Amino acid sequence: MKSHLRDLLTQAIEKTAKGEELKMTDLPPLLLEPPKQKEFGDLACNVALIWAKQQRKPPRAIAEAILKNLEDRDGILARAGIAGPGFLNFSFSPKFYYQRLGEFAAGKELEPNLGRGEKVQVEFASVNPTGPLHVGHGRVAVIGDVLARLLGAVGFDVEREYYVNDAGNQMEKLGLSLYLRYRELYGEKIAFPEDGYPGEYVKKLAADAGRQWGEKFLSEASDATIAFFSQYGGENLLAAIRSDLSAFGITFDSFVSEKNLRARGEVEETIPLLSDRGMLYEQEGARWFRSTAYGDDKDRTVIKSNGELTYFLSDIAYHRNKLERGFKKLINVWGADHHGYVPRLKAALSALGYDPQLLQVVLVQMVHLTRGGEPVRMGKRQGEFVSLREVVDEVGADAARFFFLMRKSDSHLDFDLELAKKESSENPVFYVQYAHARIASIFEQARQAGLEVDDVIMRDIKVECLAQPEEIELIKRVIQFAEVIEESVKELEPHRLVFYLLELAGEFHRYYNRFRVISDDPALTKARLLLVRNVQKVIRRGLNLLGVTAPLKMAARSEETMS
RNA sequence: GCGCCCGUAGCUCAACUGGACAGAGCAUCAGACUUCGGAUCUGAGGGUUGGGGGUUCAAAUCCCUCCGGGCGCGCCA
Repeated sequence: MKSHLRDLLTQAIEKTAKGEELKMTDLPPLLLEPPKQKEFGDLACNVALIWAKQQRKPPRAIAEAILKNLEDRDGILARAGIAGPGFLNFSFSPKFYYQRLGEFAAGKELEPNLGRGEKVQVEFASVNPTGPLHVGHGRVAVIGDVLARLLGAVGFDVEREYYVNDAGNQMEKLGLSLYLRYRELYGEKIAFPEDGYPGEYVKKLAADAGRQWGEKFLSEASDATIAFFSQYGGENLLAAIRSDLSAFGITFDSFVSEKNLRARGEVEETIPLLSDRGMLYEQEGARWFRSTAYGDDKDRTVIKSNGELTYFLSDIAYHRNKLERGFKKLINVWGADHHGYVPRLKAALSALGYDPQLLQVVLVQMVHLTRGGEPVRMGKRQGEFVSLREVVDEVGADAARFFFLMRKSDSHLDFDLELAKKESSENPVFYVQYAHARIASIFEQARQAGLEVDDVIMRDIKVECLAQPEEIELIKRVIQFAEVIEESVKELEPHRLVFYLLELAGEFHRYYNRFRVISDDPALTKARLLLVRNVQKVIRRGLNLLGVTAPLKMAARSEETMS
């Protein structure tokens, strides 16, 4: 939509520049956007206002000159005018919309090709395998998942990766916690450490270990035993995490283990790389990375005075490893509580000679669970968060995903469990799914009336029959899909797609209530079937990109879907 | 104390990154099918965009300041 007008306008501006001897070089990129008020048309452009300042001419005069030079040979515009301080306002002709709808119906790609096969990586979830996923992790995971889906849809070669922190102190603490619970099984009174993992799942795992190995480890309280329990716990918990995610529709292309990274020596390799560039120094027996040289608040330790490597060093090595694999873009999806971590990692990339812009970090704020408006208490002290699994079991994967995506990621999310379960118009996910199912139902009706609905997409459709303003609006909304996807990807903001789908569904429901698709007029019926078929197509595609099912029937959580 | 994020209708949030009279949903009130699914639709009320200053043709958006909320600031992970 924008691109068609942009071409016309660019030509007009070039011509104007020649005629008026204005300097093209000062011209900012053309901004076209739908005005808030409908009276101003479909798209507005502020170029005259911006240009005016640099050229020291009145904006309206410039706007007039541009308009005079506008040649709409194909008649795509119905109206072009000047308003207010010098905005150029444009409305497309119905003919233009009919053509776009025709392209759509003929199977034109729904998404623009922005990626052109470029390799990008999305790393997300990456939760330490020291416990089950909670709701906050679920939001991070879904946002990462949908970003990956969106990037793939616009032609990037996407890899989805999970980084497993399976080395270091936390794993040791897990191992120790498990081992202590294990000894407890056999009647021993233990003093559970303050910084251990207190969750019930630890006891459960310990009990499993007891069943499997009996008293074997009771007499062997060695480091090797702790290490064994660490590994045992880590593997089991990672498996549980993967199974929770998979029940939530989320899978990965690769898992990168920190332990392996260390074993391969990649972590230590980064030390000379940094020190050769003068980015490391010694202080009080430890080695520090000069991250302040690249804007971080303070320098960061990479090797502790006891010789242990920090997680930060592993992370540097890991991100170097990513870039060496040839990704042109790295996207990390993190909980917002890690935001302080971004500058040091970018600093490290800079220090290694990479462009820090290659890395984009999407921060995801936390989730407040409520039930009918009342907050759901989470006893953080007992280490008992509400798990992702519980939420998905209660409200279903579709609703949970949709709700997690309904807000901009850097704002807090209120998630009401009661609302998510409701099967009514209050529940946004049902509202959108219902629009899809309703269209399916129209086609079922048409089929029963003996109409050849399978051919409706291609043959002998008089789109000009769609003369109602509501129909033009609906076409407009449908073809806007590509732009919404583009914005969602560019800004890495999947919530834009969610809002779009809600609007499209709303527009369809209103249309449905006002007009009958199937009528006595065969030509009109066909044209309207074509229109709603394409509404349905876009809704289905949009829901799929969100990982939400598009049901053909809404009856009692139907499993029936179109893929 | 320092840094980052947030503050928009009673509630939950949008606003295409500086554009024209700030928009939705929920809630409230009043309405709509003997025909395609009422899980829907129509209408009404509701705002000094936390306060104050500034930048400019134009500010919810950018800058300063204050208020309020969240998070982060370790040789933790």
